[in-house]
Amino acid sequence: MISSPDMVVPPSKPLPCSFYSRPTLDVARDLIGKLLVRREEDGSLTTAILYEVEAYIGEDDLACHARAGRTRRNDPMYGPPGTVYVYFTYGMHWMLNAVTEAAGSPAAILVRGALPQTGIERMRCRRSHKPDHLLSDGPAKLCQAFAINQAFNRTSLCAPDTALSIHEGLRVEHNAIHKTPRIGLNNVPEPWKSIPWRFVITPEKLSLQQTSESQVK
DNA sequence: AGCACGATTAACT
DNA sequence: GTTAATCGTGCTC
Repeated sequence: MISSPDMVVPPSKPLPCSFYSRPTLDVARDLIGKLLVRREEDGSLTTAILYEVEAYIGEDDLACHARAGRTRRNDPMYGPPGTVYVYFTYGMHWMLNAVTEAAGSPAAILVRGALPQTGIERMRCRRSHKPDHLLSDGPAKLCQAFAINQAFNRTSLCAPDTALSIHEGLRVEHNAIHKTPRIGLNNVPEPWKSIPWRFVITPEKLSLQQTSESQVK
């Protein structure tokens, strides 16, 4: 059982835009353990701790949506760091990305997994009352649990009073974060198919660290 | 205008 | 392990 949800709930500020205006692989690694925060329409919060992300970097990366240059769909990736890029895929799923690097330099980080903290009952409702460990353990599941869709595309993660943001969360040792190839790149040529741009830590490990840490400001 | 496929998921055998 | 669901996007004709 995870400790009290209130433990990692903000009175904190969103991470600043400067957090995202760095090399994408550094940002991806540093996102592990951070807190994803959705402010609901009623002012309450839905939050979860990130434990799995993937980097997609530039027009040369043949797995990246920017591989064919700038289009209507991938345009948010060319926007300023901290921009939200949400896209629709497989005819039914939304994917959440955080745009990195300077404006004009297309790169983003796909959020693939997070550990529910606050608003868990709301997440259960949105996820058909699945077991808690299945609420946000995939990129589309996470978007469903947070009710993230097209409406969030092009919003900013670092604007004041933004509805979607990322905050400080848990301290995670770099050597506890595993690097692997990205998931689901079936028709992508090498070296992009195998390049280890997925960053992940087991949720269980996060829980242990969480219970051993004191309050997060 | 038509087509193949996708940064997935859930429900199967 | 396999496969259907489902539709926007980008490419070809």
